[in-house]
Amino acid sequence: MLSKKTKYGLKALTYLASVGTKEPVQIAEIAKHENISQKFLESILLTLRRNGFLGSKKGKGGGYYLIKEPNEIPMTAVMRVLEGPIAMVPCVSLNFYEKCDDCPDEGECSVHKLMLQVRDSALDVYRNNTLADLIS
Amino acid sequence: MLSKKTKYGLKALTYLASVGTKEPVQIAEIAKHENISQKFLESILLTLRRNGFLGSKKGKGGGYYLIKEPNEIPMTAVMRVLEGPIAMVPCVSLNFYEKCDDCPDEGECSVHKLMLQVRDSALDVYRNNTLADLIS
DNA sequence: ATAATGTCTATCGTTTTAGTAGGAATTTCA
DNA sequence: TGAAATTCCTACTAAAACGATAGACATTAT
Repeated sequence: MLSKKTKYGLKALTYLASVGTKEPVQIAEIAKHENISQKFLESILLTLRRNGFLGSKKGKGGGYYLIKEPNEIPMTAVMRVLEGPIAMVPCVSLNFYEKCDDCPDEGECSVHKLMLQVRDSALDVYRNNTLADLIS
Repeated sequence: MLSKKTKYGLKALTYLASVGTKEPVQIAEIAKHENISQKFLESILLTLRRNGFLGSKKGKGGGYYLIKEPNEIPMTAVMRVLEGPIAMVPCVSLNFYEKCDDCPDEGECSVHKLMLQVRDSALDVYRNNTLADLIS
């Protein structure tokens, strides 16, 4: 399941992209427009800013804005920051690899075999979508 | 992330398929071979039996066995029973559809748009793999 | 100065996960 | 017929993750 964090983060990014301008948009406006708890959204936008997707401005007239063009923001990057690994099992993760405790040999593991295919197919989708593609 | 339940269930099914025979295999043997907590595996095999994947026999010489041929067991079915919906969001699920609380219009939702593609790509993988394909 | 904003840390209730415990029921076989 | 081996079933639990919420602080525009 996709976490609410990721879901809300994607919606917020899409909203910012659809607004189009480089003017800061306030958290409250985003939260209201997307029916999201404002406080929760706050923390999500914060991590998006810390990870280089958003810029922010404090004080009156402040808010968040996209730092790059929507078509320069691939979903792979967004998903990894918000949701974590794209792979469903650490042993097939490109960016978060970990060996399984059980499983003496990955080459013989049926789960590994299957999840490798799933990862690649998901990766394919995320690599072929930027934020720009999500705007309807 | 794939749950341990699904992971262990897949491994157990694969083991049963690789053994090949229709003779019952004991939980203890599967657990030992796959490095799985026996008690936990018990409950997993139970749900696999209740969902028509396995047969069982009690008492001495008892155990679990595959009811169908491995190439007649598609991964879609296994995943849905063990892991639940294949979709990452209920609003794009074929078998477990639910409308989102937020989100007035699915057609306009960026998350919906993206997750639909992810679901289809995953579905593609699961539909093209049966238990027989997982045996190395 | 003051009001409007984002920043940060801490906390909290609920749900899910990954088991564990213990016994009942069934079957085999000596 | 009885003992041993096995699955079946229910209930419980500890830990982690999730989805927030609260409140004080920092910065900026006017």
